Amino acid sequence: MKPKTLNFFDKVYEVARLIPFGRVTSYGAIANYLGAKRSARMVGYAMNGSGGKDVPAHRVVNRKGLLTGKHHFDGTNLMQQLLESEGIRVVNNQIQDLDAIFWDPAKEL
DNA sequence: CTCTTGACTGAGG
DNA sequence: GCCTCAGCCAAGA
Repeated sequence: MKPKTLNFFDKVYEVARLIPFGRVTSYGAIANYLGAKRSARMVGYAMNGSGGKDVPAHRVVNRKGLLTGKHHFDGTNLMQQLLESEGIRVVNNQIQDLDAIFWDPAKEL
């Protein structure tokens, strides 16, 4: 085997699947866990390939808790619906009580 | 190899 | 608190 290109992406998918139910994390947190704190954008970029996978991308938001990636979902409010379905309160595309439900892989793991 | 794009983040005004 | 600018890194053309 020679995994070369999917190294970074694969790790992102892995960590994303580890996000507990009812919790959320930020791109930077995942990037930091991967050892590339400055590659937060790559995490989001990797999420483009999350379509069709078991990756709960809706649990991944930016550090402000804003649903920046909602436009990448099928519907306009699909991402919010999924989050609310897990007991997460979302108002104006922004997660409420972010500090309470924030999940940091670098700390939790 | 060079240039562009991007689901980000932090610093400054 | 809000807006703008710059930095960072990887993948695709």
